[in-house]
Amino acid sequence: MSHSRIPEATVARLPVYLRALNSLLDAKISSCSSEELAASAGVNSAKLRKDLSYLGSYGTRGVGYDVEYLRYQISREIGLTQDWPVVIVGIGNLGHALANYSGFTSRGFRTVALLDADSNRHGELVAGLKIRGFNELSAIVHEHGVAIGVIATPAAAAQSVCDRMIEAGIRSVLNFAPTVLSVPDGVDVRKVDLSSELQILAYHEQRKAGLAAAEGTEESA
Amino acid sequence: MSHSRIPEATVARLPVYLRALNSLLDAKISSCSSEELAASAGVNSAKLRKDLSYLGSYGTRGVGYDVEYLRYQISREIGLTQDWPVVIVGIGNLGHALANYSGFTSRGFRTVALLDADSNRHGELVAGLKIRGFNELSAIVHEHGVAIGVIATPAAAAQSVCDRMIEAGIRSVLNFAPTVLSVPDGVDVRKVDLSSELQILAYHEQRKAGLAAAEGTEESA
DNA sequence: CTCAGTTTGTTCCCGCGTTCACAAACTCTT
DNA sequence: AAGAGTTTGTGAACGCGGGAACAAACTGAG
Ligand SMILES: NC(=O)c1ccc[n+]([C@@H]2O[C@H](COP(=O)([O-])OP(=O)(O)OC[C@H]3O[C@@H](n4cnc5c(N)ncnc54)[C@H](O)[C@@H]3O)[C@@H](O)[C@H]2O)c1
Ligand SMILES: NC(=O)c1ccc[n+]([C@@H]2O[C@H](COP(=O)([O-])OP(=O)(O)OC[C@H]3O[C@@H](n4cnc5c(N)ncnc54)[C@H](O)[C@@H]3O)[C@@H](O)[C@H]2O)c1
Repeated sequence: MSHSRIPEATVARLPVYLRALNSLLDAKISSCSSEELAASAGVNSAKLRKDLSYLGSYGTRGVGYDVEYLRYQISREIGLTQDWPVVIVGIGNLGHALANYSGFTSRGFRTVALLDADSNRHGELVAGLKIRGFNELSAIVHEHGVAIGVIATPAAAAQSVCDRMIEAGIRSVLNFAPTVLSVPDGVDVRKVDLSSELQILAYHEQRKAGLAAAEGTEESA
Repeated sequence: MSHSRIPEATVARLPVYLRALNSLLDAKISSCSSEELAASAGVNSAKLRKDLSYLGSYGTRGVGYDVEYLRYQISREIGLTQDWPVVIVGIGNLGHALANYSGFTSRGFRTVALLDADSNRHGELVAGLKIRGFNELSAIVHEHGVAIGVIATPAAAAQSVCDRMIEAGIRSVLNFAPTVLSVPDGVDVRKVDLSSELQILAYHEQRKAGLAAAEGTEESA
């Protein structure tokens, strides 16, 4: 049953489970039930059990899960037992924040280079790394075996930066620029889209307001 | 058919369509087919048409869509014809970047206040706004009618900040802290989770590497 | 050892979302 | 005006994901 293929929806939740397990470990809790872990991760317990069953049978019926052991298994499945060199391109407002983000390095990821096209920024020290020229990308990728690239440039530059990354050998891209990137097969792209998130919230907010108003008129009628 | 209820998956894509339409407008293109717009938004054209059909019949068969008109209709549906006051809490690395983010204000959202618990930061000017104390939250929310709050504090503080936001009247929260927030019914939360995104990429990257290795051994066998 | 209690792993069912495929509706040429 | 060519809007089929429910497997008490 295990190791065939994990559904995408499940993969997206594994990091959440991992965080929940880390919290439990911090609280010196060494064992937990699916119910407890699910509550901690904010999901249904049946869903949690089904998700975990894709990885294997790591629990004990009548008992629950060993926190440390489960944490290791999930880490291994995600690939966090090795560490992943990452390159960040576009060291502006957002790039600075990302470079300084400790949650980055603490969980299996290591920023190996910060690149920017603006030569005025070259040499500037951010989070212990010197900002370097974008043309060094290929060399850096090969030197460190970088597989993951982060794009934090303006939207206009994102596609071209992405193309160059793929050319250099990067196979996974995290994109913060508000553009749809087109990539060949075999390359994964995930986007973090702040404006979209806000717009989705606004849509629901407007609906809530509309409903409230409708109820108001109904009551007064 | 229109105006009943728009599926969540569709709502999440409307902002992408909106951006694609804006790009077309910038390029002085006043009309487009579902095929072109879909390509621009990176989705299947049938999906695009079905999504748009939830809003109404804004296209013309045999012709396509009027870019300006469609853009207005989507904007209206999302609620971007009004503008939304936003409060950002936690003006650290990320909060600074968000406050300086122009894409914020340019599309219907207006940052009205930056709040932080650290009194050493109070009064500091960021993107034309003074950082203020977190205890001013309630007053600011009432003064400006703020409905949307952004959390950029450390994870440990996020739930308590969220509770205070809801207490003050905020009904939609965008959370950047790596925690699961629990909120009462009627409140929407969306999270932006950088570590999760990276971990998802790492999972796929590991699988790709595993597959490549497996093929390699197969070939050599 | 047996039985009651607990909790996992899995099966089954349902609803949502995606995609295909096509009729309906429009334009343009002749 | 009619027919050829386009393109939208939608009905229907299909697959994936979520959740309830239950059997299997374990613990512990007597
Ligand atoms: N600031 C935010 O909070 C925020 C939030 C969400 C999304 N974004 C998006 O993230 C991206 C970056 O935002 P920002 O506020 O940091 O912008 P910024 O202008 O401060 O920084 C962009 C950086 O990219 C560099 N750059 C430009 N073209 C480049 C190229 N071809 N190759 C390499 N580097 C290049 C610039 O020199 C600059 O340093 C934008 O697309 C923005 O829409 C920003
Ligand atoms: N920096 C990044 O690129 C990045 C990326 C993704 C997620 N995050 C997350 O975003 C959050 C902020 O990250 P950061 O790098 O800006 O951290 P930071 O430490 O630089 O900033 C946090 C700010 O929150 C303030 N704060 C703390 N407790 C508060 C409270 N109770 N009320 C109001 N303000 C409070 C602090 O004074 C500080 O100014 C963290 O949860 C982090 O995990 C950061």
